Amino acid sequence: MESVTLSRKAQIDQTATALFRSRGFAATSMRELASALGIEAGSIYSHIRSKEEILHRICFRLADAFFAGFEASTYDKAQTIAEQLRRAIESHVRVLTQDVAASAVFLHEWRHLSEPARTEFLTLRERYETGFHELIQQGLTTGELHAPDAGFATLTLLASLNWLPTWYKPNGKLSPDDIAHRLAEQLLRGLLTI
Amino acid sequence: MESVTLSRKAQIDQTATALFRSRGFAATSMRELASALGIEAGSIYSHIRSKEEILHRICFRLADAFFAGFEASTYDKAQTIAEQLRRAIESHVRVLTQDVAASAVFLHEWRHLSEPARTEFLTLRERYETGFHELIQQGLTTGELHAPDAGFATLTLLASLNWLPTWYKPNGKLSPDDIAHRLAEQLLRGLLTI
DNA sequence: TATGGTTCCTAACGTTCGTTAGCAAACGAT
DNA sequence: ATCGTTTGCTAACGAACGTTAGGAACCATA
Repeated sequence: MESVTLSRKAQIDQTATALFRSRGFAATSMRELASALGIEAGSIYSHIRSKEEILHRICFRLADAFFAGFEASTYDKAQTIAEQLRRAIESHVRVLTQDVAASAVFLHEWRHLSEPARTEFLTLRERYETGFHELIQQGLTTGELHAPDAGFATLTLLASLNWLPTWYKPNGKLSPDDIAHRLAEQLLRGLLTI
Repeated sequence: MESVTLSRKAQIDQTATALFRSRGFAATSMRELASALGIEAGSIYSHIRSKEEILHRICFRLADAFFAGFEASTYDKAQTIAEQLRRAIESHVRVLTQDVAASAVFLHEWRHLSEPARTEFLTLRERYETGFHELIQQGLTTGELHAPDAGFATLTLLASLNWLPTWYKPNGKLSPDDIAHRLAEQLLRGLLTI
């Protein structure tokens, strides 16, 4: 049971993340959040500017993490496409499992961002998915991978990954790395040319 | 452009489904819903008892549809496990694509149900997933299918299917049956013993 | 012509919402 | 000892929320 002293702002983000995940952004009131922190609602505004600012930070922090992981996984172009893809999958899973609550918010609550943040977010998200799409497309071209349709394969791949926060429990019998490895194995096997 | 005359109640359900999907249940107000229908907020209550009643109808209607489809798909036990699984997958996709908006609500907004409806819903959902799990488990036993872990395979299978409402667009180039068939093909290929 | 169901309105209810203003205690650094 | 930062409080703001009451058209059927 280790614990680091977080700044109040970080505590707010963390508690809000858990609430946004289980109740949803719109259904979580500032008074609930305050109560979970043991303070009054008005007090929160000594640390943040608005409720949406919290959501914004959660969503874009994770977007950054996903991007950084993908870049690192595919940096070495000397690797085979399959190996780059495996690393990207494992990185994706690692980001997801590192903070499941934040991941769930990232995946489902972003639509409560108001413009222009919402559009910015969707642009980032699309860019990220394009990264996977291009990787798979290259694999099909070189013959390393096989699938009837690259776009289709990309969607089902990311679907399997992004469903993880709905069932993953930290402290389960499988470690994040176990899961990452096993998922990569299972998803790649369907794509690899025999 | 065909259109059938719906009862006002059915129109309310339909419009609410679209709004719940795009804005979320909690963030959709009765005044928004009324405005989308071209009437005043109070008028809605001539047709329904509460906002949650609408959500309840949407969620349980789809639960019934999923169950009925699964039962029909696996009714003939003379079929191979693989064939039963293929039919169940195609049925699942057919229900999803038949009303994407309602499916999205079913998948994401059920947590705004209050007790005891929420627990009832989760019980149904778990029973449905157990159906797939047992089918896959049987396939592993008979040797028809192969996978390192039946539970894991079930989760990734349903994940791929349930992600569909986030990207599926009716009037796309693929018909619902095309998609059903293609998804079943791709997902089964990873499971079938070679 | 009367009746009952469907449909919609206006006006308002009590509650909760996100947020702000103004003030105060505690704190580490200078 | 002083000062700025961090942290928190109470009280209240206007707005929006889900919902209700009571009344009034409309329309098919009897």
